[in-house]
Amino acid sequence: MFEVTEVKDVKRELGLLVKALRKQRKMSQAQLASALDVSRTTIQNLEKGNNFTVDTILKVMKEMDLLTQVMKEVSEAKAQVIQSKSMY
Amino acid sequence: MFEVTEVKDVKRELGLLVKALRKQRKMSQAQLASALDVSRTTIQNLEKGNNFTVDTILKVMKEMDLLTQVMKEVSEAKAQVIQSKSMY
DNA sequence: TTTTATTGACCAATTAATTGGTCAATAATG
DNA sequence: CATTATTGACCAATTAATTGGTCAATAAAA
Repeated sequence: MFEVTEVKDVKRELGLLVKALRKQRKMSQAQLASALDVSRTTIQNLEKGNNFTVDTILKVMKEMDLLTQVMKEVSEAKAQVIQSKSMY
Repeated sequence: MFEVTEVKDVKRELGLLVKALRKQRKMSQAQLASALDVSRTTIQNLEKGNNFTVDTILKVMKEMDLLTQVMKEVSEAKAQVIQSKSMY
């Protein structure tokens, strides 16, 4: 009835997003790794959906010119929480 | 003229978001840590804006019932990239 | 087809995140 | 006020992410 989203599913989806962004820019894993100053193994694991650090994914977002948008969404989420009357 | 968003700024904002969500639920750091099956130190570092793993932040999102929304946004971002004619 | 580039998988070494613990400072409560 | 709970800071040990490397399989290009 109700779908449950699991952490591993989101990680996998994030990996696919990174891969899609990389392909869009016509970059190889080695090129992206070099641009972010990380190893190709890190890109591999990220795209595979293994665990990784926020540093890595945020570096990708910055490289893809998406970091400001991410920042905006996080800020807005925070603002919404702060102004909301908690029911807890 | 143009503001540049840095990775460390987004990490700090993510930390503040987690803190706000935790306060909203009236949970202590120890309670949240216990609920996620991580240590309080991990929560501390996350809220402080240090580097952390996606596992940790996604566990928080799941605890706060935000994981499905995160999944949706990532999926939509991916779909948008895939269908877009790349200019690169 | 032949050649070259890219990817996926794996591994040992290193770096960094996480853990579990203590303690002082501060906040919340009786 | 006194007491209790929470937080921030720090530390040593452990776990896990990252690194740099190789190699086979596959994709892309000549």
